[in-house]
Amino acid sequence: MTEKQEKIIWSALELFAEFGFDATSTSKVAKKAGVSEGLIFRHFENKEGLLMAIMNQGIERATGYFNEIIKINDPAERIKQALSLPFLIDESENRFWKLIYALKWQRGSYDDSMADELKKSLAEAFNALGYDHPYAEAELVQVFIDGVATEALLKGKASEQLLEIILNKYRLT
Amino acid sequence: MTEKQEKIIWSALELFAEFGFDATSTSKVAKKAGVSEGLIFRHFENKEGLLMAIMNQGIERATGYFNEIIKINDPAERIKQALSLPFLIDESENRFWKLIYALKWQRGSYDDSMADELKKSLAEAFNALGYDHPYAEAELVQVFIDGVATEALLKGKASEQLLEIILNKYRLT
DNA sequence: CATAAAAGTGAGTAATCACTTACAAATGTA
DNA sequence: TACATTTGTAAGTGATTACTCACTTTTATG
Repeated sequence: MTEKQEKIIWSALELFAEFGFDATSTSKVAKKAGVSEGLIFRHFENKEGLLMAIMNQGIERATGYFNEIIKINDPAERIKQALSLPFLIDESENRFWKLIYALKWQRGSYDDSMADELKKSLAEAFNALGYDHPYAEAELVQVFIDGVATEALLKGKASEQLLEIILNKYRLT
Repeated sequence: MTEKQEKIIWSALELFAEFGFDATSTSKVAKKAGVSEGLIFRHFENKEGLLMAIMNQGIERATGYFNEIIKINDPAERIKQALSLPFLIDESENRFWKLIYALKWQRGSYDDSMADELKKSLAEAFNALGYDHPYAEAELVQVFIDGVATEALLKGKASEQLLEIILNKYRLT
């Protein structure tokens, strides 16, 4: 990975996250990266390839977080850590998540597989705790995570009180 | 509102919701509406104006739903109906909500005011029920609504089990 | 009917789009 | 050193973009 290649990816992520993929031209990416426009196509073939390169990089780090939660053996603690996820997002990764959430709504590119393993392991945890509908419970946790992450990414803050309240409802405090 | 004007709005909503605002050209809207491209600009001034016309129409109907919930006097019933909202969305309004949720992630266009009154009335309901943190509880309901609506809009349908479970957590079943 | 306003068209516009190409500079390897 | 490969650039390409304009058709009103 060349220095300029990294610069292109970083600039593209910035712009895609702020203005959207379709509203960001390759010429703007090149300008921001301080690079000729042609270089983008040399390294990434086309605009879509540039997006894929960004996504692959981000997904790698994200699955890292997910796997650490899946690894937790105590079911209650696993659920608690999953619910805490949106509060633990590093600020440096905000741009990536903003892009992920924005892309969900476009181009039929909706792909949930990244969080599937986590959901499965949450269902197992709820099952171990004797819940009646472990899979639906896992889905609810995911809904909460997505909802809080959305609020945090859009409004800049996520109130810790929300986490407290939801943990209370699961009696995990 | 002319017949062709309505046709333009309907076609634009279809395309904006499916492909995104930025990825949809005015020429495609005109073609889908069976209308000359110039007519779009005659009626709506520019592409942004077309979007605003769509939004105003949708927001009007949405606030109608919200106000019916706000009207409910019994606090428990009000909360229950609010939580049920994403399951009551008429299929004909899917496109509008898809557009709303997609636009949230576009720069500058994020506007939460539409649901603000509902949130306030939910906080009052939680307060009447003696909850410790009524405003945060209302926020959690909103997170749930947004999360379930997102799932329903993207994956097709939201499982009724989710509603059951969450109602159970509030002891509203 | 007369005539003005509104609705609608089709052929433009300059700017920008994603992408290509021909070629130069830097780098790796012998 | 020699030379092939990779990295990089500048100036293009045709297609498409949002939008305009000169014009015709339809509708409303006295």
